[in-house]
Order: sequence, then C-alpha cells, then structure tokens
Amino acid sequence: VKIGELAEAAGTTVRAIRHYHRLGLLPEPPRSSNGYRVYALEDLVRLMRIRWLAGSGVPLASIPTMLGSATDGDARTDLTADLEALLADVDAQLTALAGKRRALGAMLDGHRRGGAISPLPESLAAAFDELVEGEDDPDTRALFVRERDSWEILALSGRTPQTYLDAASAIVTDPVQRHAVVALYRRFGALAGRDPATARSEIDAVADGLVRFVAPLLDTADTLFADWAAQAADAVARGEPLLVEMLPDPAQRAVAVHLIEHLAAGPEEHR
Amino acid sequence: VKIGELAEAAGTTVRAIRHYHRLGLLPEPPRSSNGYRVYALEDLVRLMRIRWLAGSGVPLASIPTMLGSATDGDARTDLTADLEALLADVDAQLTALAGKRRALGAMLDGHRRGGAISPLPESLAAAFDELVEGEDDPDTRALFVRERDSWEILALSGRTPQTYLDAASAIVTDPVQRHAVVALYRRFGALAGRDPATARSEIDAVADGLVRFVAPLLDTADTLFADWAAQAADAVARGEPLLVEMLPDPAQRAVAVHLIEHLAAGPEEHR
DNA sequence: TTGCTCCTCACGTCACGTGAGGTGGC
DNA sequence: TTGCTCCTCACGTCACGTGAGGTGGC
Repeated sequence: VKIGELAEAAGTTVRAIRHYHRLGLLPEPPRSSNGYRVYALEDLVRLMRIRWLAGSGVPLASIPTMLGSATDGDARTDLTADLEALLADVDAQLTALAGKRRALGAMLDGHRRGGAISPLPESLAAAFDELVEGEDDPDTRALFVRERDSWEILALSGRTPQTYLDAASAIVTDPVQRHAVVALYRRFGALAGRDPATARSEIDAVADGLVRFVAPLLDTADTLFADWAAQAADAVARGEPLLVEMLPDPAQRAVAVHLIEHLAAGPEEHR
Repeated sequence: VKIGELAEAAGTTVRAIRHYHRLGLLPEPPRSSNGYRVYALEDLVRLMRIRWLAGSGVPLASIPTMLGSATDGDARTDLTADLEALLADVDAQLTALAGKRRALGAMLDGHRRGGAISPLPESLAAAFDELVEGEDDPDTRALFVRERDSWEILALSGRTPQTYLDAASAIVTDPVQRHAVVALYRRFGALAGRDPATARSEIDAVADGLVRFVAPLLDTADTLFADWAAQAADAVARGEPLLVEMLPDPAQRAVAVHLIEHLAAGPEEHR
C-alpha cells in the first residue's frame, strides 16, 4: 500500500505520516522501484497507535517511550508519572478553556447589545461612553478617557473585587452621585500643570472628595481589595510608584498618592 | 516606567511585550537617553486589553480589529461573526480536550493495573498478552502478534462497535472457545506459503470456521459494523484491497477475503 | 566590581501545513 | 494528453521562549 492509502486507512494526512518519518516515530518502509514508500500491516498498526496517543494529548516526543520501542530500562516507573503529568496538564487546559469560553460568551453578549467591546461591566462601560461622548471640552474629555482606562486596569488586574466595580456602576448610574463625581473629576483635571506646593489645599480637597466616594465601597469589599490597597500604599511609600508614576502631572499624582494612602488606612478611619 | 515594570504590572513577560511591539499590536513608546523604552498609562491599558483578549482565545492578528484601532469600515458586522467563530472554536476544543481527558484517564488506570499500554479493552489485551507470551513456536507467535495488531486496528478505527470488542473478549476468556479459536489461528498460520489454488479446501474450511465465530457477533452488533463490513466487501470487489492487501501471504489473503464476503452478506445467511 | 535590567539580532518550539518544482502511473 | 499521486527540499504557522553578545544603572 502507498502512503495515501495508509493515510486514509488511519484517518490522517500524507504530510503527517512523512512528518512522523522525519521524527523517527514511524520507521521508513521499503521503497518500490519508482521510489514510492510501500507500507505493510505493522506500519498501519504503529501509525494508528501514534495517532491514538497523539490524539490523547501525548506529545510526539514521548510516544516512543509509551510504545516501549525506546531503549529504556526504567520506563515502567516513569510512565505512570508521565501520564499523571499529562492528565494534570489537560485538566489545567480544560479549566483555562472553560474560562475563555465564559469570557468570550460575555464579550459576545455585550457586543450584541452594547456595541463597543470592553472588559468593564456593561453599566460602567455605558456610563463612561456617555461621559466621553457628551463632553465637548477636549481636556476634560481626555480626562474621562484616562479615568475609564484606569478602571479598565483595575477590572483587568483581577485583584479588584466585583463588589467594588458594582458599587462604582451604582454611583455612575445615579444622576445625583454621578453629577458630584463628574464635578470632582473636573477639579482633578484642572489641577494639571499646577505646582503641587501652591495647590496643596485643592489637592487635599479633591483627594478627600474622592475618598468620600470610595470609603463606603471599602466596607463592602472583601479582603482582596484591602490587601491590594495596602500593597499599593507600601509601594508608594518605598518609592516604587507603579501605576501612579504613569500619571504625567505632578499635582494629579499627589492626589492619587493621597487617595491610595487613605484607602490603605482601612475602613475604620472613615466611620 | 520601564518594560520590566510594565510587564509585572500587566502580569506578562518582557518578551511578550517586545513581541507585541514587533507585531505592531502595541505601539513603540519613546526611548530614554539610554535607549530604554519609556511607557505611559495608555500603554498599560493597551497591553492589558491585549492580554485580556489574547487570554480569552482571540488570535493576536484579530486583536487590532477587536480594539477598533484598525482602519476599517464594516467592522461592526464582522465582529459578531468573529466572536461566534471563536466561541465555536473554543467549544470544539473543549469537547476534544474532554475526550483526551477520558482517554488519558483510562490509559492511566490500565497502566496502573495492567502494565502495557494498549487501546484494546483490558480483557482482550490481557488475553492476547497470554497468547503471545505462552507461545514458543516463533511463527505462531508472530501470527498471534499480527492478530492482536488487527484487533487494535479495529478498535482504533473508531468504526468497530463496543459490543463486537466485548464479544471477542468473552470468546477469548472462555477456555473452551479460546482453545477452538487458537486452533483456527494455527491452521490459518499454516497456510502461509501455500498455493491458494491447491489449498482451496483448507482456505474455505478456515474461513468458515472463523465465520462461525463471527456470525453471532453480527447479530448483536449495531448497524455501524454492518456498514463497515459492507464497505470493506465493496472495496474488495472493486479491487481496492485496503487492509487485506497488507497481508503478505496470498493463501492467508484468500481467507481474509472469504471472511469479509461472509460478513458483508449479513446475519441472515447464518441463521 | 558585582548583579540586575535593558538592548538587538536570530534561531528554537510544537505538530504539522504549504508551496515549489519535478516525476511516475492510468 | 490530462489529472492524480508520489517524491524531496525548504520555508511558514502561532505565540512567544531562548540563548548570544553587549551596554547601562546602582
């Protein structure tokens, strides 16, 4: 039989068979006078065993060991370990894939209704879209975009608890609270370019205003977020500025530092 | 911020970031005097969005479209289709992985108890092992190995119903029946090298003997197997010998053809 | 001075797929 | 003659990882 027939019998491709030959997985059969490979029953068996193992997730490199054709001495003991490692690997892939499936499903749902694709919860994403679209002043608009970006970072960091995001959605959905936060954002934006020393009182005022919005969230949020805030405050204290450093303006940076220090202080302070 | 800090903040590697730069997924940031890349907040956002999508199974090549930074006109409609295709893909991978998991689990179980790794049901594998190990005549031994190989092909073809394999296990487990089949195998093996014309009666006898074992299996097996047998008979009739051609001996091949013809005739004939 | 981070080629990984260019069989 | 299968390089895919060889910062 020729390579094409062998491939069909085994349910593979001619290319795959030649690949196995190059890897030495499947021995090269004798050739007929025209140079064609001529296969026998043993080759089909070997090929089907290879496909069986490969299809079960066994890497091609370890198939010789599995099939016992390697020159080995202690293969007996290793095999169990190999199989267990493979199983653990496949399990990990399964949970990862399940996660991807969920994420993709959510993306598709959001896109069918919402339009733009975003890692934020729908209400938050919609609220930010409105803010950005409805703003005519380019500076404030850029500020809103930056704020949305920051929230996306928080959401994607995987360390921000859902309750925190939900609470933010609630604030931004309620017209009164929303108006208040937008006013604070505007003041935050106006700080750009000012000397942190002269603007000290405004910096404190804006930071305190923001703290007043964040404080109740801290009460409901679980320990994950408290840990994160503590770490961030630690990093700021040690001079490792991480995210904060990415804010280009010094006065705005001062607000962020202030805010993080408040967050790290914990909920007790604000009761 | 430098590339290492960015990588840590986003939970990736420096290499991955440079990779995204090469692909044009993430724009090259300005450099500091020493040639180091200097990142800003927008880069972190972009990077985290990329990681989010990539982690959700979106291919890097389609991420620009998803993030809307591509110069496109009809991206709106395409996006839904893209996401749906991705979802279907992930689903397919999930079922494939689940299958691998099952196969690996069975392999591990079998290896923990049995020893050798085989695609055959345990009782069949064990029976063949006994046959092969207990045989001193090298020719008969080779014959048994070939027979085991054929059964593995049947099992791995995916077209052989489980009932058929189970029935074979039963035959090979029962001492009386097993003795009878082994005798038939020996006669089959003895046909090697004989002229099909002179050995005609022995060929028919061996084939009939084998048919007598296979016939009751046909009654219980579902239509899948009947289809397969019919196809095989068709192929033989058309001169496409497939598996049969791989038997090197002409007399033995005649037995196989005989057997397949009987199988394709269906169960009615033997009642 | 040591050790850590940064830089740029350039090649490796995994399991094949995809041409390119040519020959044999019906 | 046409179309199909076969052959051998040799490079492509995907998402990075891995050295190789060198420089800058503390």
